[in-house]
Formats: sequence, structure tokens, C-alpha cells
Amino acid sequence: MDRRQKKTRELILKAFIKLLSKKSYSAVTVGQIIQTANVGRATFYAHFETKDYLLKELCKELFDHVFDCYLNTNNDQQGLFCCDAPDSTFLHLFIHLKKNDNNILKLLTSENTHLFMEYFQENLNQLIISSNDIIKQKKPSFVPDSYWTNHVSSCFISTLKWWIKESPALSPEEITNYFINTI
Amino acid sequence: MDRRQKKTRELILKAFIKLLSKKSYSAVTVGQIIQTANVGRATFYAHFETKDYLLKELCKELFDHVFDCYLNTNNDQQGLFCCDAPDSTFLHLFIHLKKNDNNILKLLTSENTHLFMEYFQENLNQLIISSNDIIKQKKPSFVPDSYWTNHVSSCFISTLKWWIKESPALSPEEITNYFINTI
DNA sequence: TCAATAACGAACAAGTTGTTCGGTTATATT
DNA sequence: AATATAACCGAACAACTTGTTCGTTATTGA
Repeated sequence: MDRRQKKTRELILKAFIKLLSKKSYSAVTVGQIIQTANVGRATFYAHFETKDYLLKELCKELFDHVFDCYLNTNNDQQGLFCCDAPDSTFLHLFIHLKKNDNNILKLLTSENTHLFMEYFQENLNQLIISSNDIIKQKKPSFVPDSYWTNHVSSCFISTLKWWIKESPALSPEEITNYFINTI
Repeated sequence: MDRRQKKTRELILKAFIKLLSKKSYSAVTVGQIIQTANVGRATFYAHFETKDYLLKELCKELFDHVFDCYLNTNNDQQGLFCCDAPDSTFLHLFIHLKKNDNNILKLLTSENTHLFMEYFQENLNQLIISSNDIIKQKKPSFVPDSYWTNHVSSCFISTLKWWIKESPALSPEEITNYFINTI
């Protein structure tokens, strides 16, 4: 609605991302955020109940973007990635995550994995359930659905973390290959 | 050495465990710990540099215990678990972790997974390298060693978390079965 | 017994979170 | 263009953390 709201919200989110690229989540203080964003203290708390909510909102924006890209398969030029090849879903995710490297991936590096993971898992559950990805068909019959979902998303996250930390030079395709074929 | 030191150390560790069973790591404050342990503030900081170090020490004690149990295969009565059956290592771990359920497993429930995981991974690396577990032989040739180690320990942790959260009634044997056969 | 050493606990600085409130500025509407 | 509304400002605030200091007291091991 109000232009001021959007502006302030974006300033805060960008300041947050900027700070997250320099230090870990728990090391970022509200004081630093409002200083970086050039925003009043009361304003911050008018927008975000707490720092955790800020992270959650950030995750929400990121995943909304990523998953929107995945679901919009009817776009013209984007058919390159959005095809019916069975393992394209995860490649797609790896590609998007790699693109925004410095901004997004820092969210995985430190102790704040928990919140990120929680949000990611929700989305991934949806994705796995609603898709016909090869991953879904690979589920062994002797494990419960929830175990399999949990397993897949955990492996995805750990692969992502390993990628960033150990071998950032590898391509999304190679990482996808590791991911799919170890499962 | 000094009896007082051991006593204080144990009081602090026990107070910490007690508090961890009620609330999450980040919600536990040093003030609460020293109050529960009946120990002076300065004393706490004489023993542990910081709260993170306290957790690390706790992890160290736990894992030393668990891994000692695994390595001491020459005990008399304990041959039940410590055999040369290929997948006994992880079953062993699941059993030990299940035993101390309320104390240890709470460490995995919340946002402090990171520190726990870090410490666990160190130990697991050692274990995987030094053992001839079936897990080691299952490594696909196309992935690097470090990726595989990371993968296995991640899956172990996520299985553990799923176990606690979703199906605590399952036996260690069943969980081990899930774990081994999805990898 | 006695010197060393650990624990006590109060007080402290420095930093953090989240709230309040009166004043200022931008916005949407008329 | 004028105005009511809503957002922002920012200073001040209470409450709580962390980690340190230091003089005093109690325990230990030799």
C-alpha cells in the first residue's frame, strides 16, 4: 500500500542481507540492521516482531521466488531449465541458489541453519508431494513417506553446505549429479 | 586434581543438561545455569570460557563415552553389540543415543544442531576412516571422500532428528535399518 | 599445621532487546 | 492545493545479558 512501507521493508531486508554476508546470524544485531538501513528503531519493530521473524520473512521471499520460477513452466525462454526431465527440479534449485551466491548461501554457513532448514523443508515437502520427480519414485517401500521427505531435504541441504564450503567451483550440474546419485 | 574443581564442573554440566531438557540452548542463560548449579558467577567463567565452550565440553564427554564403548570391543559381556557385523557401528550409536534419550537427544531438537553436528562430524570422520563399516564400501566412485563423509553424517543426524520427532517408538534396530538402507 | 588454590558474591561496564511517546514528514484522498 | 491519516523518527527507558574484577572465605593436599 503505502510506498513508505515497502521502501522501509526493503531497506531493512537489504541491510540484513548485507550484514549476513559479513557475519553470522546471531552476530547481527538489530542495532546494526537499523544503522545500516538508516531506519528508526521503533520502525524496525513496527515491521518485524523480532529478528527471527525477519529471517523468516527473508526466507519466504527467497523461496517464493525460487519456487515460482520452478512452477512457471509456461514461460517462453525459460524452457531451458523448466522441462520434464526427471531430475531438473533440483538442478533448477541449485542453479538459482548458486546465482544468488553471496546473498542467499550465507544463510547456510553458520548456526542459523535451523530456521532456514525449517522453512526450506516445508517448501520441499510441497514440491516433492506435488511433483513427479524421480526422487519421489526412488523412495524405498519400507520407509514412511515422512522419513523419505526428511531424508531428501536433509541431503539437499547438506549437499548445498558441502558445495559452498568445500568445492564452490563445481557446476550446478555436477552437484546435482552428486546429489541425485548418492540418494 | 582438586576435588572442588571436579565437583563444580559436574554441578555445572548437570545443571546445563537439566536446563537443556526444558528449554532450547539459546534460551538457557549463564544466570540460570549458575543458579541451578548453585555456583558463583566467577566460578562458572573460571571453568568455561563461554556457553558455547560448555556445550562443546558436554558434547566431548558424550561422544568420548559413546565412541569408547564402540572401540572397546574386547569387553566380556558387550559382545552382543560389538561384533563384526557390518552395520553394527551405527546401530550401536543409535542404541547409546536412545539410552540417554532425555539428556542427549534434546541437543538435537533446536537451533544448536550446528555445534553438535560439527563435533559429531569430527568423530564420525574418524570412525568412517578407521573402520571397515559397510558404509565406507558403499561410497560411489564418482563422489569425493569428503562429500561422502558429509553425506553419511548428515543422514545420520537427520535420521536421529526424525526419530525423536516423528516416531520415537521405533526401535534402534528399525531406525538403523532405515538409515542403512536409504543410503 | 599452613600455604596454595578454588569458590564466593557483589558490584561493575558494556551491550542487547523491545517499548513508549511526542514530534516530524510523507502519502493518499478530496 | 489542503488535509487527515499513517508512517517514520529518535531519544529515552527498563529489563536482561555477558564477562570481569576483587576482596573475602573455605577447602585441600602436603
